[in-house]
Amino acid sequence: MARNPKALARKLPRQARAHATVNAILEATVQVLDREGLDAASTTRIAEVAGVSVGSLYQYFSHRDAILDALQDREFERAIGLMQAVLADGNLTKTPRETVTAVVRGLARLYAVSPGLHRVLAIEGLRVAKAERVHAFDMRVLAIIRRFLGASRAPMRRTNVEAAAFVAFHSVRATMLASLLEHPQSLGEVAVVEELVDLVLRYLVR
Amino acid sequence: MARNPKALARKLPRQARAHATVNAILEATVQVLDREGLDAASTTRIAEVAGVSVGSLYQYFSHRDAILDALQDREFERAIGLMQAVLADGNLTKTPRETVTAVVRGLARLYAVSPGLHRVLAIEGLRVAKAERVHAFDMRVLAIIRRFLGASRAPMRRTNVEAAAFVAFHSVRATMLASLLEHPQSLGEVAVVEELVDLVLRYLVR
Amino acid sequence: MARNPKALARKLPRQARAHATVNAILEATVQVLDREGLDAASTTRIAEVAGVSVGSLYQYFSHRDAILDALQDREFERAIGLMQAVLADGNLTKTPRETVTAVVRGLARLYAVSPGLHRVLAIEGLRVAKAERVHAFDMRVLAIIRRFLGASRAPMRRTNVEAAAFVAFHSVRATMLASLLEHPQSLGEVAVVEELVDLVLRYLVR
Amino acid sequence: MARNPKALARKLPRQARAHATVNAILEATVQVLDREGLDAASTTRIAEVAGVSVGSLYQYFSHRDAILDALQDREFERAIGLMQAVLADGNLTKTPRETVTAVVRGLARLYAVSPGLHRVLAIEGLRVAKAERVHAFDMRVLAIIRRFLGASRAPMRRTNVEAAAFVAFHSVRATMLASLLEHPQSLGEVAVVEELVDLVLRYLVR
DNA sequence: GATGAATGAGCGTTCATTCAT
DNA sequence: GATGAATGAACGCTCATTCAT
Repeated sequence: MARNPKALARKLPRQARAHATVNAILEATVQVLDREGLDAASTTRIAEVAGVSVGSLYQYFSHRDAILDALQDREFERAIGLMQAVLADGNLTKTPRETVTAVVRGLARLYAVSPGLHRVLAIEGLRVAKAERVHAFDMRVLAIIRRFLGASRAPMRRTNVEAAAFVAFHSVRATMLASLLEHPQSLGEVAVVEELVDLVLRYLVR
Repeated sequence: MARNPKALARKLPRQARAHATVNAILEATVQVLDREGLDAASTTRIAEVAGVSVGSLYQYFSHRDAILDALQDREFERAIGLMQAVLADGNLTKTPRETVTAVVRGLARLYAVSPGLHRVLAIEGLRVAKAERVHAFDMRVLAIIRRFLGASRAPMRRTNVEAAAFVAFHSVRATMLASLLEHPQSLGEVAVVEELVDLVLRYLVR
Repeated sequence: MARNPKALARKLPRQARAHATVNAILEATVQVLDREGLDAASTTRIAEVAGVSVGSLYQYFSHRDAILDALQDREFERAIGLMQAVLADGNLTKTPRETVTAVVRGLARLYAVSPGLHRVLAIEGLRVAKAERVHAFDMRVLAIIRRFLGASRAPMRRTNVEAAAFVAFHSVRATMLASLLEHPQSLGEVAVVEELVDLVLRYLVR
Repeated sequence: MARNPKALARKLPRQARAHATVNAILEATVQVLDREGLDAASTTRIAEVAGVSVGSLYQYFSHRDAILDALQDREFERAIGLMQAVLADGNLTKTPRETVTAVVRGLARLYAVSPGLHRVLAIEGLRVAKAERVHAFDMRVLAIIRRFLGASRAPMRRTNVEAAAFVAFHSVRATMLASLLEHPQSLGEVAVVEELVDLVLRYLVR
């Protein structure tokens, strides 16, 4: 049984080799999740693909879920980074359409790299035990959106800014993921961005 | 080995007691899923909560997943029934706002009964092995929506009706589920309906 | 748990209907064993094929093995009957070849009716728990053979009559069963009888 | 699901400890089969007797039957090795009696080590699912015998050499096994060899 | 008597985790 | 540090047997 259930890293990878091992494990996990699904991502399989022993795996991750958590964090940070870059104060001079398009397109690119991975991360996010993690992420994203909406000079239609951020964010994320996983004929990667931009703009802006 | 691997029901319950057992199993599963999540829903736990032996469970369901499938089917049929009732041709005299409100509110009520269950059904849908089941459901829902949009006399804003149905459906479902699971302070059950109705109306109608 | 583990019949079938049920169960078992093998012969399957409920099955047989035992007894009695008829004192006027041929051919016919059944009975016979039953049968057969050999006027080659009976009996039975189960090209049902008759005659008689 | 359903060894034991574990499992299985029979040879029981965990068992054997198969192969190879050694071409200078005695005595020694094991292997051979394995073994043995009979200069009595090999082999094997399992008073280990040698010689040679 | 729904011990198997080497 | 053999709790599932109806 894990003694430090919440500890993500058992040891800080201070050396180059250690860092390389951690990376190999993470990339192996991405590969396995994307190609073979969550059930196939056993510690044995991950270690095998990473070219590492199970023992080494546990040197850097206290338990299996810690690997998924690390991966989730990585993708979360990428998404946060993307939004911070686009919704920064300096971008207030851009038109709302330009800004929203940049965010939605960025998200589309992020997901398209390995949709199988994001499917699994979404599954993970829906598990009871992981709700808090996802909730924390959502909070950060929503804060960024709220901050931008508050600073924007565009004529805002919504009065409940917090609610608006919540609705816009979840609508975009879910529809994007669904279109990548089900890839309906009528909705290619370009079209889905256009539709979502319009959805969000008409909802938010007068 | 299972001889009818895809068969949901192993045996039709002919006696009253048998029917009660099947119900107990399904309700126990709903309860476990809703409160403890998918991982906790082992055959042992379900049987325990149902006050029944594992053997009885297998008398009516050929394998564990068959229970989840039955539950999924039940919820799917409820959702489909709801949408068919509201989006039937006779309702074309209602205003768009009335119609959309009815659908969104109906969905809210459906999900609110046991949001944890719907979280799991969503998880199941995201698993590779179950993708087809959910896809088939989505297709049915989308067809109902498309048909209604095509028949409606309201001034439609979208040209790609299929895409519009896809975007509207996924936006509403995901946001609704997220709000029930994360229940953010700013977005109560009434507010989320209002916001989603507005989101959809402004997206679809001129 | 069975309370009378050794009891074969739980109740004497005194009525015609009861007798018919017992027969139906036995014939169903023969059919299942012959066509589907021992593993398929569950009490449920037997009851199903017999057109009877499991409950009824336990009315007449205290436990599953009791059915197999009854079947084994039936075949044993047939074999014993066959040998008694052929090796009776009156047959001492026949030539040794005539007598041995009659025995071997009779055995071949017995086995050929449902070789799948005899495969299972042989399996059953080799199980530790059943060794005694088969041993008892063997003893009876050997006694019949020994008695005949002792009474025969043919010029006997063996001095150890008991050993001779043992060797002859096991050689014939095993080879016969093997030929029916493996049915080698070079050894049809007629040829195997001829070969075995010659084997036994040259071994026993001068 | 097993990915190599027919593979006997799941992993080649590279370390000394691993080799010891594999041996412990095989010897434990021999012991359990010999003393308690096939039904008692559950994975739990085998692991227990081997002083090993069930998990270890599955590290080296993909499924329970693979253990029995490995054991069967081992015995099969021993028997084949024995016969090849005795019936090799160089031995044509020996008298027929010397040769047959060597084979029968060798088989007797092989079986006498753990007759219970050979009883089970015989059972396995009679099961439908395993028939092919035993058939393949029989073919190899028969080929060796046929080859020897064909090369022998002794005055052969049989015309159908293939049938003769079949009859001789099964007669010897079954009688030997029966005598070891039932150990009749009149037929000690020495006597059974003498009787069988005589049986075979009179059947085959003029 | 007959029924068949219910039982639950036991099976084969998996896999996250540990620790001697 | 790295290794991978060993662990064992837990899972899904089966089936001989019982007993309320």
